[in-house]
Parts: sequence; structure tokens; C-alpha cells
Amino acid sequence: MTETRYGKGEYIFREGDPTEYFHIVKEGSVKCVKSSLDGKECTLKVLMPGDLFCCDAATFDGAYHPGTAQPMGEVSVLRMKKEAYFKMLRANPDAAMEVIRYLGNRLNEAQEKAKVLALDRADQRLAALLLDLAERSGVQESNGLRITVRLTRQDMANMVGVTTETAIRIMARFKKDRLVTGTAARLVIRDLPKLKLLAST
Amino acid sequence: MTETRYGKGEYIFREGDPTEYFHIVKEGSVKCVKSSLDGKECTLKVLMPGDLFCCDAATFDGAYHPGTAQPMGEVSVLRMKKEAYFKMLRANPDAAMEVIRYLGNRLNEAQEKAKVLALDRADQRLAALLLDLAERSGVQESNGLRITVRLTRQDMANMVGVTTETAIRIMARFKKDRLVTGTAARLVIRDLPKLKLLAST
DNA sequence: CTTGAAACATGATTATTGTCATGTTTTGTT
DNA sequence: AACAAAACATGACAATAATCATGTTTCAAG
Repeated sequence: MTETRYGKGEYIFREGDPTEYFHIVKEGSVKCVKSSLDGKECTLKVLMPGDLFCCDAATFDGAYHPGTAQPMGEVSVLRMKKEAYFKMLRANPDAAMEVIRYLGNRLNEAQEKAKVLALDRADQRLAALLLDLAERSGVQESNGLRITVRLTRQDMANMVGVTTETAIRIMARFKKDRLVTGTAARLVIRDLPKLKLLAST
Repeated sequence: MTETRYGKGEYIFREGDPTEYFHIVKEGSVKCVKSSLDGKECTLKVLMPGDLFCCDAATFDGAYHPGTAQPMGEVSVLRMKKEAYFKMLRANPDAAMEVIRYLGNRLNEAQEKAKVLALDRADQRLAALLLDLAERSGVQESNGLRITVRLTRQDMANMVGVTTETAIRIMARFKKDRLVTGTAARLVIRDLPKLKLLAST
């Protein structure tokens, strides 16, 4: 298990690269991105410390990465040769069962995301995203729940399948309605209950 | 491993039911459905013989089913108590590794689906659906590739996140453009290459 | 072979989101 | 502090898809 550091502008791996390693996030956060032929991008998930690179399940059965892993700021990643990892799992039923549970959870999550994309309006999807981020990376502050991952409006847009302009407009509305404040550098959720209501209405 | 048969109008399990069994499709096909609070439904996947109920990954780590499994016509399903299945996996590294690979593939598939829902237009999503079905259940016939799963326009709508009317209109256009013919009972793909082109443009 | 229900179809209208254009503010770097 | 680049913002307009209404065809059960 070796540790590697990545910085801004680098890639941990890119869509189409051969899958040599199994990865875990140690420090910082990592974006999993897929792109379509016409250049549009879609961010599947933001990984946090402890996450396996599940957005890249190809590690488990595939020769090539189906998406790109991009550091958000400075990150530190642990990695292990795929073969060694598989050997370890085979010798260690507890670890294998743990991975099965983990993948099952990620699969449920991905399907929940597909449901939201299929059925909900843009503002509901964005509300759902903010709730997810709040849960996974929020810290309580005097004026609300601050999201510690730095996300621009464009990042949010890519995560919920809308254009940057639409994300900006919806966030402006959220701000007007006092649901959130601030931008990428300092995003604070001010009214969690209302956001929850919106996401599920 | 016991075999159970289900017919029209029945459910194999419903969203919210406790997860007691692990399931595999033996014969026929099964719809995995999630619904939102306001009654809208979304079909995540159509399972075919040999498929694990992966659309319901909760079996692997969750107390309740996150979606409903509904037979499409007459189906036969194999099932096993969850505990017995886990015990088997724990004792059998080959089987466990197989499940890990399987879940990895399903996860990639779900993420690909999320990407399509996030970035593509309704007609492209429908084209992609037809291609997927053709690959998984198509049989070559004189006039094209017939899809053996019986799918109404409404089923298709639920699978790509549009309304029934929109699915009907798009299918009508596809028919006019000689990409497909027929309806639920007998759906035939007449121009696979053009459909592929549309799906990725 | 009826008959009722489901599936398919189509038009008119509205809601939602994308596109393009342009301008301001913030941020990070030298 | 000056500057460039990125992020944020907003308006006008177009495209896409939802909604509502209504009618026809197909299918399956009795």
C-alpha cells in the first residue's frame, strides 16, 4: 500500500486508462467524472477520506477505467496493485464481505441518484445534492451548516445534470429564499428543513 | 435454494419490505422499480434469467428493500435465506470474488445510466434503452432485431425518465424514420446503426 | 364475438431548462 | 497593488419536454 499525493490540474487516472491499481482516498477529496463524446461532463460523485474508488468499479472487473478521477485541491491517495488486492480479498473472507457490503451500498446510492435524475426537477436535484454534501462534509457553525468541500456552481451543475447558468440561477433563488449563503469558498446551509422539504416535493 | 413462481399483478417484494432473501431470476423477466413520494415511478432495470437482484443491493447490506421487484408476465425466481447465502460466500472465496465482480459491473452500469440521464436528450436516452434491450434480449429476425421483452410505451417512459406521451411521440418519430416498428407485443429494431448514431450524438 | 380496459396517438398550451451574449465580482498570482 | 483568469450574475430568446384534453386502436376476458 503506497501513498501518492496529487495536486491541482493533475489526474489520478483518466477515462480509458488501464486499471492497474486499487485506490482509497486518504486525505482531501476526489471528483469522479465521466464525459460524453460532445465534451459535456458529468460528475458522478465526490469521494472523501476512507472512500474506495467505487465510482470506478472497473477496478473490480474491467480492463479500463470508465471515468476520470480528479483531485479537488491537494489530496493523498493510497493504492495497491490490483492483483495483490484481489489476492488479499481471496485470503480474507471478512475483507471480501466488507467489500461486497460497500459495493452494495454504492450501488443503491447510484440507483437513488438515477431515480432523482429521472424524476426530479433541477431545483430539487440541487437541493438533494446540498443535503448529501451537508451530511457527508458539513460542519456546524454559528450561522448554519458549512460545507467543507469547495464546490463552484459549475461543479454543482455537473453533479446534477444542468448547465452552469441554471445552477447559478437556482442557487440565487435559494439564497433569496434564505436556504443557503455564500459561494464555493464558503458555502453555508441556513435552512436544512426547508431544503429537505424542497428536495422531496 | 427454493424456486418460486410469480404472475401478473403480484410482487416479488416491495419497496420498504425487510430483506430476508437473496434472489436470482431463473425464467422470465423482472422489473426493478422505485417510486417517489408524489407517485411517479422509475424503472431502474429489467432483470433477465441469471441476473442477481442487484437492483436491490440492499440484500448485501441493508435491512429494507430500496425498490420494488415486479414480475413481467410469468416468472420463476430462485431464492435463498440471506444468512445462508452470506455463509456460503464466506466459505467460498471464488463465489465471493464473483459477486464482487458482478456488483462492480452493475455499479458501472448504474453510473453509465446516471450519466445518460444527466447529459442526454429524451430521444437519445430512448435510443440507448432500445440498444441495451436489443443487446440483452434481441433475436435476429428477417426484418430486424426483435426485442423479446414485452415493453409498453409507458414502461419505456419509466425507464428513461420521461412521460408516457413523450415516449409515444419519440417512438412515433423513430417509426417514421424507419428505426423501429411495432409496439409492446412485437417491437422490432430495423436500423441498429442509425439508432447507435442517435444515441451518441 | 362483444366489451371494457389498456395501450397508442395527437393537438394545444405551458413550464422548464438550455443557449448565447454580455457584464460584474472574486480569487489567486506575480 | 495590479492583473488575468475564473467564478458569478443576468437578460433575451429558443428548444425541449410536461401537462391536459380528447380520440382511436389493440388486446384480453368473459
